[in-house]
Amino acid sequence: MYQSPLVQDLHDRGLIAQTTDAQALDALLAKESVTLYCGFDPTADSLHLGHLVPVLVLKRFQQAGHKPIALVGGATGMIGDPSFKATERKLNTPDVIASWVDKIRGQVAPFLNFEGSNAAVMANNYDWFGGMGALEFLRDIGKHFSVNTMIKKESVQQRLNRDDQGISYTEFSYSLLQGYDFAKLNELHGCVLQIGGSDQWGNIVAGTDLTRRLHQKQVYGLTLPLVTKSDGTKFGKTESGAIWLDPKKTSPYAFYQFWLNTADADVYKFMHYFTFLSVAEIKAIEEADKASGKKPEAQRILAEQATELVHGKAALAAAQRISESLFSGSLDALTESDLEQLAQDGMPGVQLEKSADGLIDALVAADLAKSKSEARTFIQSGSVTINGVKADALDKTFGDAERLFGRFSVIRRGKKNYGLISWQ
RNA sequence: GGAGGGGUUCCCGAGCGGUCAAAGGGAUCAGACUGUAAAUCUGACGGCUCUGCCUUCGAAGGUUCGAAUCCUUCCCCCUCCA
Repeated sequence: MYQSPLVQDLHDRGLIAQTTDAQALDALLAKESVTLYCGFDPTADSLHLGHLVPVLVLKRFQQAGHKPIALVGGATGMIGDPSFKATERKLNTPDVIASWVDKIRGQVAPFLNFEGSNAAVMANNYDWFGGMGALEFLRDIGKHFSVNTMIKKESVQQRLNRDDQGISYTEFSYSLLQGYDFAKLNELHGCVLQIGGSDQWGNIVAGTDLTRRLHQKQVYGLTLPLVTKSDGTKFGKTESGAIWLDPKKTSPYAFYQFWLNTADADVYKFMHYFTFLSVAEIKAIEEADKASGKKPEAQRILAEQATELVHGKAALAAAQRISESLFSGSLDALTESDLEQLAQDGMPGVQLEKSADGLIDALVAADLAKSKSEARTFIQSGSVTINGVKADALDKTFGDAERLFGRFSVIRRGKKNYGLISWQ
């Protein structure tokens, strides 16, 4: 039992991995509105599903009346966090990182409210590291860290122990930067809590220690569990790679489908992590599913909730429209304007010239096969259909019979990979 | 700087002059079964103008009829010593 309803809810959702001084933090959060932060390093041009849990937890804190700071790591992104990473990373150029910082700011912002008494704040640690000299860093920050302690951290152990990998001084210094971020945000904004994934524990503790040493202030850390799947495979990946939050990199349709395909063993856990449905509501859904003895409803609900959270109502509606058309098994029922709508809604597909009528090339063009060889394999294994009709001849071509309304062909590879061809 | 060890196809990891597009495992994909599940079974897993040809075993040269395998130089990583 916790004093703070927020902490209670986070606990019930399974969202708390570790905390520093749990009782004191609980009491503080119950007593007053606090300022907290979470950092996001620009390691790509978009956030992915793994980042969504902390983003949503920031939102949960804000809904509970606390003040969130989203820190984008313009400086730390230039160094590379070694925590639990098996290998040293290659450095990206400063201008690439700067452009990624902008994109990630834009992605985090919609989840937070920048108005009111607990308005969110956007920060960039390049603001304080960009102009810092090496001597200042070593004297004012480095002096507070013990290398003896740093090398004992589990997050760098595999880099220290493995006989074929090492760690550069650059990456080893990473936790000093993140530690200083916390101290700086405490100084600038009175920030007293840092949240992050459980892999961030070492960096967060570096921050609480440094803040105490520099400012004699007690601050707290809270980590969120790593999202894992029951079958042991990595969460948030599909054949085409990571699930991104950027709709240009992962369409709302693909995003919706990702959630729809969640395993039964994981779906209720994910609802706790990725939706704002209450613990009681989720429990009710789980019990109803168990009682029904039929296909569970949870996947659909999770997909709806998560897609709306990230992409909004309109994109959710589009994703559902596409999904229903494709998986209802009645392509014949689609009208010409339905098909136009699907193309507009972001159904994956390509435009092809009518003269390029070979099926093999079309599969490659529609990104349903990586190469012509792969396309042949798919066709020969009977996994390709055109408008719902199996196409198992290697020399199959598109004629007028395969063009709905003379303009569209829907090709499917495997059970659930679709492409819409618009003929020019 | 010195002495050793190592860089193999998405990952791990065998191969150490021809029978190697390269064992085995993992991941992935497809088929059957199903709920657009899970589990299981089967198959595929460098590319192409596909009974053959082309490209790949850190990079560039070389030896050889023939190299991932041998030699030279270079790049990178690890360990120990300084």
